[in-house]
Amino acid sequence: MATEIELIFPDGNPVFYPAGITGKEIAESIGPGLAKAALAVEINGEKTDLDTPIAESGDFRVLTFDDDEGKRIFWHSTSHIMAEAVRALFPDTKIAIGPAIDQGFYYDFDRDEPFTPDDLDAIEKKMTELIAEGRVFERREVKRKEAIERFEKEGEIYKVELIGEIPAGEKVILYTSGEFTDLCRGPHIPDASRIKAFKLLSIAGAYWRGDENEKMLQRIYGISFPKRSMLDDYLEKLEEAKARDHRKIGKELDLFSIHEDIGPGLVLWHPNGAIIRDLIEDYWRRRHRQEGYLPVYTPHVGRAQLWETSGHLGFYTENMYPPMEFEDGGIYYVRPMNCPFHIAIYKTRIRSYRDLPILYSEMGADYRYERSGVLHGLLRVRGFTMDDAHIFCTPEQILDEVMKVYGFSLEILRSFGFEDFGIYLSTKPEKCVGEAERWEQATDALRQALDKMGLPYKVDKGGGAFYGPKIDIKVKDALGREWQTTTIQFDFNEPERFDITYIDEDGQKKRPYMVHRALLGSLERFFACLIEHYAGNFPMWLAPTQVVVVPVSDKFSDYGKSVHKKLVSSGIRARLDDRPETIGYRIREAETAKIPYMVIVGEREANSDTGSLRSHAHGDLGSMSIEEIITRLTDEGKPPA
RNA sequence: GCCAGCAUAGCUCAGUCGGUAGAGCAGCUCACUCGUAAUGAGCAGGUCAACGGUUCGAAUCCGUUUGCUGGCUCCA
Repeated sequence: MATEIELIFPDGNPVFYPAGITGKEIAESIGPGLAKAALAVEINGEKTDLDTPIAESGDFRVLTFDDDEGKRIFWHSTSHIMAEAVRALFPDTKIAIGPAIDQGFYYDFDRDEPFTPDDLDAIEKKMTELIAEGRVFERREVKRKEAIERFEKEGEIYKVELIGEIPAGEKVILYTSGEFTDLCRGPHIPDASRIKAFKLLSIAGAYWRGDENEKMLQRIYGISFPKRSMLDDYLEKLEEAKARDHRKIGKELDLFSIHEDIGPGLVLWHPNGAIIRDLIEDYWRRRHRQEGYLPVYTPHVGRAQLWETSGHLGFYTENMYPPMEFEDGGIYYVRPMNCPFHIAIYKTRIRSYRDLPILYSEMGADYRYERSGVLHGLLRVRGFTMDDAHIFCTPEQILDEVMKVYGFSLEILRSFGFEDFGIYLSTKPEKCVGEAERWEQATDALRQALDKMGLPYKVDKGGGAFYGPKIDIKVKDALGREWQTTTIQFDFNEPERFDITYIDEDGQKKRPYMVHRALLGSLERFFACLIEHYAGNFPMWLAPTQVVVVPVSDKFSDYGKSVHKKLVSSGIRARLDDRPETIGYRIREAETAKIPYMVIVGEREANSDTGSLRSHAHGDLGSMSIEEIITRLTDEGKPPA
């Protein structure tokens, strides 16, 4: 065994250490600041505890709370402390799993009595005590049998189940902190006193193993930090996020509403929301025409037979509204998707390879019977409009078509100000239709498109639909939750079921590729994302009202009217507010309505044919001629090219 | 659908121990005619989500239903 190891630090510099040195000692050798911040180390991509002797050479780094991995270790350790506190207070509780998540941690418990908010306070208090008492995390490798016996004795049936699933070659590791021992791969922070601030945030139900046939457990969510101020900042950010919530802003800016007596998940677009929607649709239609898409319009209902053929009645009934039956026996369903109708148009004549690709697009209203617990503002509804299109093409064309549609999608999302995407490639699941060769070719096309654009993406192995692989793009809402907007999905199911074909060069009938794609996803969901993204401060090209003309008093109402008329006839979405309220009141109201501009007119302006421009973002911009204001607002109000 | 919490005026929210409903904003009326984020006064506004139960008496306690919120599962 080597007596010396060579560690390559993140800056690329190699440093030699005696073999068996611990991460803690290395951190100390670098500096007291790092030693204090160090939580764990990573050697050749393997994370270990600070006090584990290091025997091998390789890439090395110290993990602190500044690293994502460091955060996860920190939060995971906090979840152990929480579990110990829960077991101390409620000894009849069984423990399941307690991982770190993107923002904090949770632990799942099995207990007959539900946890109450008061219980959370008690648990927090207990955790504080445990941390004050001093808790270190001790790692121990044990024999599988020993671990099973231990947890069986304690009645920890979930742990026993988990151990049973650890692959034969893998070590079984237990971590003990205080009175609490848990099955855990680790690593952990050296000492719980690092946890300077934490908060338990919510209680929720969660199925064991995420399977709704399994028992529902109680999940407690929490977050923790190495500094008190970080928790305060986090909680403040949470409050700010709530202020961006599209449901709140939707009400404040009079954009939309949803009514119990109309139906859950059914959206009314008020004028302010509908103006924005119109502008989105205008832009969308223009760009789609430019990209070679052909518009179609299709009905919102269709015969049962159609849905039988498409397969929806087989695999999608749970999400469909119940059938409508006529006296003559005709049965119709409201559509959950548009595809069968687009296919029907494709099938109205024999298609040649020369006709392909064919791109049919439609803002198609769809209705899906979503389970009651999943509805969520505009983000998850029962009636929505998909910005749908179907691409029919030859095998030779798919790569090109996928590249185009992926690039198109990024362009559209970016033009609405989105830059931070979660991109996912979902590949072939176990149960699926379609030939292996087609799956391969399609997945390959998707992967090539993704690679070519160079944006990072995650592969969801086996996560594709049973009918084809797909690319999904998700954007985050105010609370950091990801919502799918763009989806680009291959379909090997419906072309088969509807037997769609084209005649190739060789005169043979062949099966075209079919791709479903929505770029915005649904207008409802996209609108929600847009509201939260801009926090209601829509850019000029989308603002329902772009400018309000505010005469200082009644005396200048006539001049205000003439300015308003000029703005409107220049195509600017202007409003006049000459109500007999104080000037301060009317300015404040326009500000809270997040209207991008005001033109304030009084004696000075009336005498010089000018207006005083005030911006929502920058305040008073001073007086300028009406022509200048029109030019300025028109330029800024142009939709994306 | 499942777990937990919540539901009072158009909005945001008070309402103690069960004793019969309250504020601010918004709305309406009047006065004020105003220079860059709230002028003042007055008026009106409620089957306390719905239904059932306990009680002399229920916004308040209990049950059911509906809706919403946070999760789970599912998904645009």
